[in-house]
Amino acid sequence: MKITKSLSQNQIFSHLEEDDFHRLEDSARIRQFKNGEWIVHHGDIWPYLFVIQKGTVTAIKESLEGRSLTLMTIEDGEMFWGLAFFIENAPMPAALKASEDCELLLWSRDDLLPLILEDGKLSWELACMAIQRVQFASEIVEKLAFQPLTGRVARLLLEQFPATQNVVPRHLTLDEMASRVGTTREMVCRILYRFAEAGAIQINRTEFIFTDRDILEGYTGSSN
Amino acid sequence: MKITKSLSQNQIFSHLEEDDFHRLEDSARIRQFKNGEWIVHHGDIWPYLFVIQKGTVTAIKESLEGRSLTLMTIEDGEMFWGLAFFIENAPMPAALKASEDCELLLWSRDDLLPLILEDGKLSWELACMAIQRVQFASEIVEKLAFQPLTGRVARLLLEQFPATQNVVPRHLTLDEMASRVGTTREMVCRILYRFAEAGAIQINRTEFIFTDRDILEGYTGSSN
DNA sequence: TCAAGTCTTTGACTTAACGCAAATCCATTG
DNA sequence: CAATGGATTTGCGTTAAGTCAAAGACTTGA
Repeated sequence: MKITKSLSQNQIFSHLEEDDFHRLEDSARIRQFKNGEWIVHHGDIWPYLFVIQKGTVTAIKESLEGRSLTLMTIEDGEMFWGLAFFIENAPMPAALKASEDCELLLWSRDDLLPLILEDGKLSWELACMAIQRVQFASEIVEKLAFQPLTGRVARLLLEQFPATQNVVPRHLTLDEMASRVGTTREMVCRILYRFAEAGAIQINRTEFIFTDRDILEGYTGSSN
Repeated sequence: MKITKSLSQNQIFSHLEEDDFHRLEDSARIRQFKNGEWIVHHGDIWPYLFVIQKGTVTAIKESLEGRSLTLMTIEDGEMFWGLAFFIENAPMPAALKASEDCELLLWSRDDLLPLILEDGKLSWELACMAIQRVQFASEIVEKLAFQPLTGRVARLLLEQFPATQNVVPRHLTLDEMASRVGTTREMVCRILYRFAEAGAIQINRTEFIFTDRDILEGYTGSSN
């Protein structure tokens, strides 16, 4: 059975007895989303927990003026949830959007809660999972509060384009990059050309050529 | 017994049987901290969970250059923890500091984990608690990313100085206010005087006089 | 009461970030 | 092959934010 596989990989469920495992499978629903489709909107009350079977989901915050900030991307096999899964009537603090064609395996709070309450280990694992998100959120705060924009862009480049490859296609548009560092496309463009002047990268319309990653690391503020 | 009281108030423990409750009490340690004393530093590995018996604790992030950002204040009766309580070897993403003379009731991971694992309800409550912090972190991100400084200061004023009282002593220094909104004391000072010019408040060295809260709310960006 | 230290306030100046508009480039479609 | 539309690039002006330095105001302890 397909489901079983991706579930048992997930560390949260790994200790379940065969019995509970079947309960889990039975209460799951499968939903498909097309690339670019919204899964939930900011502010919705959405009491679900899900595992991504296929595809990628991004969590996005949007301001009233239309600027957006991409908080995280959730990949194949990973788990995520709506706040309302844990806290009744808590609205989504960010929207979720399919950034590839996706297949999600999801459970409602009502379906899963009984299973969780009777299994201390399971809810403990859940708590740990949740805490990891706190850690993650904390990093975002740190970057926004302390790292100047230039540093955030430098870091983005280093993270997005693996060190194994010096000539890489630009798989993110300026808008996408801007959204990840919380600014505008023009700013990103300028900063990229500043990096180019500094000799860190070469730019053309479709590729980046990394010539000196150390310079980029210099801009990130050296802490990691 | 003093401990019992503040524990049973805490919603997490409220459902415990008398038995487990005693186990809880027995494994608790009490520690005192003086005003201004550090409880843990950023980066420490600190596998504890605590409830504040008395006093106030603030969670603070600091940048390498010495700027600081006050994330939250934890009050009398509230609960908090080090990341390492949940995730082995996870370092503190922020430092904790006593901002009054404090008395903490704390448990180590090792002491508490058995109790948690065998009680699904308890660990579920923990997970919910943790999730609330996510929600909180998310708000901070939103403010930092989207709200201009002026809005953050306006919001701080509204939150810190209750609407019941129009003449209030300035119980936060400029540095403290600056730390809460992620900027410098000079900036806060200027923004305050801008509010004064706009007719929202009157300022003197020791007090604020709120003359028009609506103006402040205007700066806030209206979402709440 | 003087001195030291801590806060607050202000001025002058610098830099970072943003917004708008126009130019340019490229891929795709009709 | 022209036309259209999305994406990138650039110039230019403006505002927000921050730094440095210095002057007051108040507090406290010796």
